[in-house]
Amino acid sequence: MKRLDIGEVAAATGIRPSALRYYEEIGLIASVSRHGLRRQFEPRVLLQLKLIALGRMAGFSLDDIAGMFGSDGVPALSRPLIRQKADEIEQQIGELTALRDTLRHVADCPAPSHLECPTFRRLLDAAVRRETARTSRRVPAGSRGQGEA
Amino acid sequence: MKRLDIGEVAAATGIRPSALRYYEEIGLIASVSRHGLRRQFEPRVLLQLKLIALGRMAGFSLDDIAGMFGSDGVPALSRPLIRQKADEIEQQIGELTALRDTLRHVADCPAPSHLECPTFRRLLDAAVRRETARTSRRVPAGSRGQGEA
DNA sequence: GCTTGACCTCAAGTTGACTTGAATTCGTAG
DNA sequence: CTACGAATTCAAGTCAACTTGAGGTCAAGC
Repeated sequence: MKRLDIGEVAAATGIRPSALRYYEEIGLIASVSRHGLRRQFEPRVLLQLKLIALGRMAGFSLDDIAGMFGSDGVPALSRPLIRQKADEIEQQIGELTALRDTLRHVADCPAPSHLECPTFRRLLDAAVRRETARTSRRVPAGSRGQGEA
Repeated sequence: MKRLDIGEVAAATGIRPSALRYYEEIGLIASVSRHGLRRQFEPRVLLQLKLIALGRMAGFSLDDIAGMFGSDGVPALSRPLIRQKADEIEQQIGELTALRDTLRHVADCPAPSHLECPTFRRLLDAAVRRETARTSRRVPAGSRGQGEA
């Protein structure tokens, strides 16, 4: 099974080498050996990284994600817990759907000030009720701009 | 029309006074006057803050949000642009849906290692294809724990 | 008229997720 | 065998979005 060095992993995933080193540092991924100085990764790391990207997208912190997978990258969560995560995401989907509808309404509504429009306020209230129903959500820090240099 | 001071706004929205001051500092909301030292807010700020919360939830930065509303809080975006934002959110919904399905599958799949399961990989690939289709998304920084200690 | 508590300002600190830079080390192609 | 480029380490820097702390100011109630 061919080993990859960090540049290849970076190229394949769009994640910068510096980020990959950081991920390794915090134990999110692991390199299997060294070729000289160079880290060698097994191809399965690509899959793990997909999973990580997905988790980040869903608003989980790297810490959360590290908690979801064992250090080997195999999901190490009990099934009920996974279902719970899925439910949380479904919640989030509901909120975003409300937001999308609100925006679509704003785009179509002829009222001059949306803050006055009853439909708008209804949508807004619905969205916020969803939100406050779950007390607190963490969203991870910004990452912009792929492509090193 | 009754004015609110910062503590009342905080109580009504769950946003800490310090955050509200920060929002005012960056021009996201505005207080209308002072009572002694104390900022006085108009009730409409509550609605604006709902909007802001919603935008944050959807993954927009405060900067993005500030760009979406005029300093008075009235949405100041062209309709096509609003539609575009709505479409972006729809994208995000799709991604989250894929993630949710992936998790649900993981919870139900009897395979010992999901990294081997073809269904899993298919879901994963689908999710990642969606993701890379839009090159780059910003997600805002973490906020946990309401309630000023 | 004085205390009290909510508010004020301003500077500095925090957290998460990386990035950047400088100085160094390899392995490979020529 | 030497130069090159890709990788290395480590410390420090960055960014967004706030929070914290110190020290100060009011207005209202007793």
